[in-house]
Amino acid sequence: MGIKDDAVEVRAQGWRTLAALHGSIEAELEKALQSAVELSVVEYTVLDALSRQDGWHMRMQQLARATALSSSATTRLVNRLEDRGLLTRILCADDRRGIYTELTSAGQKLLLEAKPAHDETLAAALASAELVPELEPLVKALGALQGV
Amino acid sequence: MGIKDDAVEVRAQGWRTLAALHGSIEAELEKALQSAVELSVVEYTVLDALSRQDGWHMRMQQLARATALSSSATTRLVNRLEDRGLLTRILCADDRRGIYTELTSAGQKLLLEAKPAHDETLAAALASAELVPELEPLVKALGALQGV
DNA sequence: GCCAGATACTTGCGCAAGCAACTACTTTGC
DNA sequence: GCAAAGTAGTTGCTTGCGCAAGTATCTGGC
Repeated sequence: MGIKDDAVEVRAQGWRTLAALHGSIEAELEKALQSAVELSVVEYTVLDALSRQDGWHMRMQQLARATALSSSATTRLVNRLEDRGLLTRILCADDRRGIYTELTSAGQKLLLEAKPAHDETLAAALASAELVPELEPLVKALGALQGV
Repeated sequence: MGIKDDAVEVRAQGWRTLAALHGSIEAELEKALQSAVELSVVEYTVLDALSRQDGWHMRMQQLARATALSSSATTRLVNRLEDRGLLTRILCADDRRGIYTELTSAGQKLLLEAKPAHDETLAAALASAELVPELEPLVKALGALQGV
């Protein structure tokens, strides 16, 4: 095996590690958010993204990118949250194709309620991942990223 | 904000970064594998995991863990691959509840065909992620993990 | 001004996922 | 040795996803 081949193998190994860590964290968050506030991980992601947005509104496309979802999935995701009264659609005045979504006060309230559960579960998931030998270095590396 | 609160925010930011990187790599692999050999990412993961296994066989449960899938999803995933002749089910002699899955030669062949596309796409996905400011540090960190 | 092509979102459809219930087998306790 | 509890895998059902096609709106060439 030459140096080049090693690089390929290192990348593949890194990807498997990344996927494994992502999968285990997501599964734990899913369970915790579901039982605490009946939200899926992507639903939480939407509420959280909106709350961290100036003016608390985003267009569908931005939301699609933030959640790594297709635009059709985003439509239905927003439908679900709108039906529960957690956000509202607002037509763009300047570009009438566009639609802004905005958190309602119920949405803000639910997010506040969900956040502690989310953060605790995330901490616990990272801690338990750190005990798995294959995952431990990546967890350490993740913690070392400066949070902007 | 105290030190404790910062740690929470750093973890949340790290998780968002991890999820974003995972999502973008997975999407690119999905497209590439689909067009090259009509495999999804998890299907490739199964074939790859089997090929890296001594004796080339694994039990359903192991497979479920390796793919982060439920056991019912694993059943149907193995069905799909079996229907395409890429692997076979073999009853365990020692524990008759268990079922081994094993790559067929067609499965090995397809995997060999898929691997270059997979590896190139992975390299390209990492390279392009490295150009995104938020993702760049994590990509660097991933490359620095020693591959066992 | 107006038509062609691009962009933003929605809808119809098929597919793969999870949960819960089921069957089959093994292990434990007495 | 046998009943109870546990484990391995499959099946029925519901849900959410992506793709492709559809509608509405904007933009650029002439």
